[in-house]
Amino acid sequence: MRVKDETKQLAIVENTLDVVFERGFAGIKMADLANRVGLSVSTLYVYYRNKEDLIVSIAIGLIERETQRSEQEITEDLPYKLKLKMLWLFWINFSINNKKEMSFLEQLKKSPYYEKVPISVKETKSKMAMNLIELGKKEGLLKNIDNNILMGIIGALMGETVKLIMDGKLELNQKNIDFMFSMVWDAIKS
Amino acid sequence: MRVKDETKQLAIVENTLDVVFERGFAGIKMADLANRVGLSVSTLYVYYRNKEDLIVSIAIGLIERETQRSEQEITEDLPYKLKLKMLWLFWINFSINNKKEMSFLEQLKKSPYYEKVPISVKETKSKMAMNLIELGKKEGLLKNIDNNILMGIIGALMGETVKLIMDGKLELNQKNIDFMFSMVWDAIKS
DNA sequence: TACATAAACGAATATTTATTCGATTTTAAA
DNA sequence: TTTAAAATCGAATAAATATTCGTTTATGTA
Repeated sequence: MRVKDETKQLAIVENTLDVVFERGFAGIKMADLANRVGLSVSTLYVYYRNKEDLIVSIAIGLIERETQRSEQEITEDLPYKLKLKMLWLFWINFSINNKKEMSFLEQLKKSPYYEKVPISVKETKSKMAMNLIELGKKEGLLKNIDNNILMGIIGALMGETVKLIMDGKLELNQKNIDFMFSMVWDAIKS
Repeated sequence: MRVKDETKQLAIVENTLDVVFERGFAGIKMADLANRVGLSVSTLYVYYRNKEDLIVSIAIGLIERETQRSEQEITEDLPYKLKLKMLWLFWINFSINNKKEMSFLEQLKKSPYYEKVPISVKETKSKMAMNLIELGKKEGLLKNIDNNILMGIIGALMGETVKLIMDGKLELNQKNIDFMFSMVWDAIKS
């Protein structure tokens, strides 16, 4: 019995991410995708039942992998500020190394396919960061304001840091990371 | 001679923005759009040569209007910090009042249509904010770092503020605006 | 090696979506 | 009114795109 080629499976995902990164969801075309991967169109349908299945499967895979990754991060015993900085740094690196995946998930939310993703999967948000924020507030280290706001500020500045780095406007080095994080810390510390 | 109905023209734009806001560019369908507006499909083609023309025309219109708006803002003689705050506030209000337009332009960049927008139009970026930043640095009020970074920080926190307000996580009032702006100011002041 | 099973393929078909066409209606102006 | 230009429409066509089908090929297992 012949077996499914794992390489091709990955290539399909990879190429879908490429397309979405470059041209958005409006750019996904089954035939084009098969071409890129070097498969005939009909073979593509061996791997995925249809276009919706393709997109939704990839989405689910990414969401699950993403949450898994962040959960296994940092439980070391460090001073609070440092712990937060490590998580922040981890996410910056993760975002840079997975920019296409991030972009896919972001655009997914604005596509007609988002509603096809099971709610149970959507809810698998990174609770970790939330827990860390909660802890910071309990210890009186963070401003006593709504978690969403704190989370938002951190996320926004993180996203911008990533963008600056990727656009070549900011070099990824210790000094700059320290600088950007100090900005975050000043903004949220009590 | 019969004259083109201005109302319908606007309705087409309005409905396109709605669709993109809800389902992204992948959701724009000529027939569906005509339905929403209450036109027959063929009439839609009287207003726009084809789908690309529709999208690109709307994009150009929005970009031009957007830059025009921000240029006519605030030239009053105020202390620097206050001037910046006014511009910041103006943009927050603008973003909230024009969320669909903003969303359209944001998604446009990731769509296959972006490359069809004339470069001359794309370049019409809000130079105003940049000028203000430049001035702040000259007067020694802002950190002496790359303009893009300063601009990025302001933009990121502004975007997040808008998001928090729109998601109902942050109320739009004097106190909160002051709070968020102080955060921005602390981050960029020298 | 032979067999069974699933991958792989090319070509055909189905479906969705964009676009055009010819006829009809509306309306501003003569 | 009359008329001419242009909006409007329904229906047809064209084009793009997704999906299926029948057959062939590859490959694990007996």
